[in-house]
Amino acid sequence: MLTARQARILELLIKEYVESAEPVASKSIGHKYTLNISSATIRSEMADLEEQGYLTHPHTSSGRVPTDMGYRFYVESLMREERLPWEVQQTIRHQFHQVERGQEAWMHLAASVLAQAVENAAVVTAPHADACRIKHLELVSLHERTALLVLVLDESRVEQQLVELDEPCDQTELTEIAARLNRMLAGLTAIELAAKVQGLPPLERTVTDVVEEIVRGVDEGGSDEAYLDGLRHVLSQPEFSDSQRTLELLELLDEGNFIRTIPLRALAGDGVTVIIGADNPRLAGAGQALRECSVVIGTYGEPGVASGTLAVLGPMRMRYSRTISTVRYLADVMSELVSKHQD
Amino acid sequence: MLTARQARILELLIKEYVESAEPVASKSIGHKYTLNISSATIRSEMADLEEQGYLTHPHTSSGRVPTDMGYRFYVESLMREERLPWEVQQTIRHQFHQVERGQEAWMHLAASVLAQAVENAAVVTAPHADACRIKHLELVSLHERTALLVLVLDESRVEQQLVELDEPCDQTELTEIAARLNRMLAGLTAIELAAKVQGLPPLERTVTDVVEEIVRGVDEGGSDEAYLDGLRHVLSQPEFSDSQRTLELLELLDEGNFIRTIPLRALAGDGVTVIIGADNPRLAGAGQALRECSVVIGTYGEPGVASGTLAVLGPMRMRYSRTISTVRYLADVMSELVSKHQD
DNA sequence: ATTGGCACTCTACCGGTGAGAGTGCTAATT
DNA sequence: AATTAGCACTCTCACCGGTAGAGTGCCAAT
Repeated sequence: MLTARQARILELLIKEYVESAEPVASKSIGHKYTLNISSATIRSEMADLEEQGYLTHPHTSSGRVPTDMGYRFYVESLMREERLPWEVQQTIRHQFHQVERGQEAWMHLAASVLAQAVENAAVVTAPHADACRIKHLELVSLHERTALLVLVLDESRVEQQLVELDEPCDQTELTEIAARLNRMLAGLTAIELAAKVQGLPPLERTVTDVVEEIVRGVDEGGSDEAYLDGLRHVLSQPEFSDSQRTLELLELLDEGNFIRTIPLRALAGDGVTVIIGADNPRLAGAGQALRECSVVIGTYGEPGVASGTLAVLGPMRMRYSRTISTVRYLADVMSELVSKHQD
Repeated sequence: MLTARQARILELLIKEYVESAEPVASKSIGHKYTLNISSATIRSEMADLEEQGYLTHPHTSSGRVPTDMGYRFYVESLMREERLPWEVQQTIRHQFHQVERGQEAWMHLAASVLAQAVENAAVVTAPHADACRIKHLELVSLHERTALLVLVLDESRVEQQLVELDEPCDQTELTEIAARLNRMLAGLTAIELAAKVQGLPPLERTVTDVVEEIVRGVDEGGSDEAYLDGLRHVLSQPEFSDSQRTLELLELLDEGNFIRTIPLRALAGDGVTVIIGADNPRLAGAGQALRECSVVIGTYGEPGVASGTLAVLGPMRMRYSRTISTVRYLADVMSELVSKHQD
């Protein structure tokens, strides 16, 4: 457990480190902020904090640096969320109300605004229904035991897949099955479907299994287009002065895999989620580069109707308070715009 | 003027340098390729080439490196364009015929294929009419001497702008003028328009001047969306081992200004254009980073109907021959696809 | 005109050294 | 028992000089 004073020291140290990007000495804390304790005392407290895992040492005779755990504790317990300054709020709103264009341009704008506001990289995904619904399905006989399933989902997405049938089946039968299933399944989501198909005959069941698989696949949403901006901010941080690091990160992003790397939708809860360093197993797997990064994620839109995701990627040494409130604010603004747009 | 032997040495030196990325010694040339002349001779020839401006020295006792001028001479006179190997052609074609999707995905694919094929960054712009045509115009009176011009162009692009009138004019008159101009201008391009409006009364002339300005503005096409891929290839080159360079380049690209930096359409002629180093004033202005880069530009589609641009960005030390033939080939493939798609 | 030989130059690398920053520990103080 | 001053210790970083190696430039010989 941390004493109040230790917590205070941890807080100040993180504030200092976030600004300076250099290991923080015991002196500089006592000096800069009036704590009325000597550097020796701070040193011993720091040693204690280190033993508990909140801080580290790059080497014996250097200042302290927060660990992942230190940051996490800071974000969860120490930091108080700041109110976004009025003029920043205005700037953001202003940029949005400037022009009214297509969705694509809109997403670009959002990413750009977010990146600029937090001075880090921003990723935005377009709003879409959380769980997509089945509109219509079609079965086409190809061979005796092979049929082509064509599945139309809402937002006029079309998916198709081959279905292996357990028993021979001609087009007439298939058409009948399709008609029955259409009556039963139209308008359902994956989850509703799973509940409703209990006790269907095997042939129908084979088809609905494939349908469910497809719908779930779409829901997982690997196909979401994501808009990225502000990489320059991240890469100009001293953490990336090594060009090797830069490359690692770029390779990840340039391939467009980034979004799949972070399971955005899975993580984002109601509010704003923060992933710090190797917190998340998928991030950690992505090489050294991302291990020193954090991600702040928020959602906008109306949950259950149409929602999108906002994310900020930056070095672990990030102004969490500011970033979180910016994401929260931008999410609000965009939610408003989405609901207006639906009218 | 260069002797045949000097040209040969320049050619070999560039080949070598493109591969090794390190200053080329006189010995290594004579050794690797059978030239039947000693390194001393090569040295004196190199000294001559340097005096003429085709080569330089990083420092007194290091090998030679080609200058911009050296590369330019190589591309224009020495290099013979290679035929793209059959299997590369197939790979490219294959990737395109895989899926048929929307234009956006298609552009992404094109950029990705090109980047992968030449192992450098690729920029692709969507095909669109070279000179857009006027569909319709509308004049709305705002104040006595101010009207709003709404201009509809083909591909349903809408532009609007205020027009200051020389004399007061009410809505009735404006409507009449608009009707007359619509009859006269519908279907015209900027150039055709300029020819046709000679001798119109001053009020009409004021409007048509603005129309022409807008249409030309659209033609210049700053608003083209561009698709970028393969940055990782460029940045992993030793030229960018300094992370400062990396940043410079990124800042350019991340802001989306890149396309405006290179006047793609202005430069691209019928065939493939190569911009080497500080060749182009706009490139040169863009800081140190781009000064060490070259750009290979090609166009696809049917000139005068609908054409887009392909560009490759890489370090000056680039496999020009391969890059040029790849751009040429890909342009052909995409032209085919565009014309097919139009049916 | 070409070439072998040699002196010269510049870089990259290595090990050593000294200043500076910051800690850890201990003994004195409150 | 907590705090503090003082001091020894450690580690980094920047600087220096010396050396090996690569490559040129030039000159004299062919």
